[in-house]
Formats: sequence, structure tokens, C-alpha cells
Amino acid sequence: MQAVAAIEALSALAQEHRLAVFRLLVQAGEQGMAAGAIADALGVPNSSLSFHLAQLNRVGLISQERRHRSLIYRANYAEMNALVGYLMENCCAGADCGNDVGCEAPTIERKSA
Amino acid sequence: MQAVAAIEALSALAQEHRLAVFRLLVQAGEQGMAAGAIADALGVPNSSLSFHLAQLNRVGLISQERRHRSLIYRANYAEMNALVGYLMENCCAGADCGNDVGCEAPTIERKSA
DNA sequence: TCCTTGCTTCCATCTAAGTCGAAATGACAG
DNA sequence: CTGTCATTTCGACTTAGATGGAAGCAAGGA
Repeated sequence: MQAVAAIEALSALAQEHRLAVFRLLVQAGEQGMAAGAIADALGVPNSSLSFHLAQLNRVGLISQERRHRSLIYRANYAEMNALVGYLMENCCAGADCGNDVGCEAPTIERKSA
Repeated sequence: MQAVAAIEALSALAQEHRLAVFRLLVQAGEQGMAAGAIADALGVPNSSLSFHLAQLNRVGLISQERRHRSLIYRANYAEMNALVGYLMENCCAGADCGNDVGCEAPTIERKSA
């Protein structure tokens, strides 16, 4: 993943409706959802939703497939993983920070319980 | 994490300089970096950088601490984890998708090698 | 107290993104 | 070939975010 791709992906997610769409598709899983069903679930006008779906698709966070008259959209988990990986690259300069993604700093954190 | 918080965090990261700042602080780890050092490393004017640091700080992705004359900034890994968790919430409707964050769809993906 | 250093706030300007109705496109049934 | 349904594209409008120089504020050294 490169910087511009990451910015585009983050920009795509940084919007109320697109974030809702992405999360909906994440939860829908492999089966995906048709554009109309998404618009229905979210209460967004078709033209607006189409605009947002196009953006998410352009940056690779979701994918599109025609099925009869409907367009089925699916979340692209690989792209999401790449994005998170980019954000956490060289976490703590490669120090121990054992966690998978978190790289929690050990000494600053002070658990009250 | 709630929707508005996620959108604010994503918006904060969806900008060239702020993304660079955050990644720099992720790599700097617990030791953090002073504002001046960040500006120096990224070649961004002080006033612009201060604007961006304030945004990242406001949404909780980084934290601030005064140390003598300098302000030390640190990445907030917990907030980042919360954001990723929110994005992947109820991944695949809770189906197997064994991966921690990834939730890779098994049938669509086709590894060429 | 006065000065220097480090960082932030203010301001005006410029550019980009979101919204939604109406019309166009693509796919299929009869 | 024609009608209908699902979705996208177009267009005009409105609002928000980024930029950087100059001035202001806080913290320490002399």
C-alpha cells in the first residue's frame, strides 16, 4: 500500500453514508448486497448512494458484480487489511509491542483495575 | 466507538500530512516526538503542522504532553484499535472467517501462487 | 527583568466534496 | 421490438477543509 492509496481509502471511509455502507457490507459478508437493498437499508436516495458506492469501488474497498438486473456489492477485506497494515507499519520501530495490530505501549498505559 | 467518532478519526487520517504525522508517531513509539521535530521531518510549515496536530489530538488519535519548552506528541494505539474494531464489527455476520482483523472471504479470493 | 526559543492562533483565500431531482443507460420479460 | 425495472450520470447549489505568513503566548536562560 502507498500513501496516496491509503489517503483515498481513508477519505472514502470518512463519510457518514460510505462508512455505513462499508460496515453493512462487512457484516453482509461474502453474499454481498444489491445497490437497491443498501439504499433501502440506509434510507439514502439512489443517486446519492450510487455516488458513494462508486467512490468505495474506485478505491478498492468494495467490489461490484452484476447479477441479473441488480448490481451486487461486496466488501474487500484484503484492501482493508492492507490499509490497517500501512497505518501500523514499523509500529514502535519494531520493538516488542507484542499485539497483532495494537502495539500497545506498555509503560504509559496504567490499568486501573 | 460510535459512528461520529469513527468518522472524525477517519477524516483526521485522510489527509496527506496528518497521515504522515500519525505514521511517524506510530513508528516513534512511546518516546514520542516534539512538534518541531515532526515539522522538521516532514517539511511542513509550523502553522500548518500545528493545525493538523490539533485535529489529531482533538479526535484522540494522538496525545500531547509538555516537556520543558517542547510539546511531545505520541500516537494513541488504543484509539486506533477501537477504530479498526468498529470498522470490522460483526464481520461476516459472525461467521467463521477465522482471521483476527481480516475476515478474509474464503471462496472469492483466489491466490495465484 | 529582558530576551530567545518553541509552538499555537488568527485571518483571508482557494479548492474540493456532498446533495438530490431529472434524465439516460443497461438488462431482461413478454 | 417494446415496456419496465434497477442503477448510474448529469447539473447546479451549498458547505467544509487546507494553506501559510504574521502576530501572540508560554517557558526557561542570563
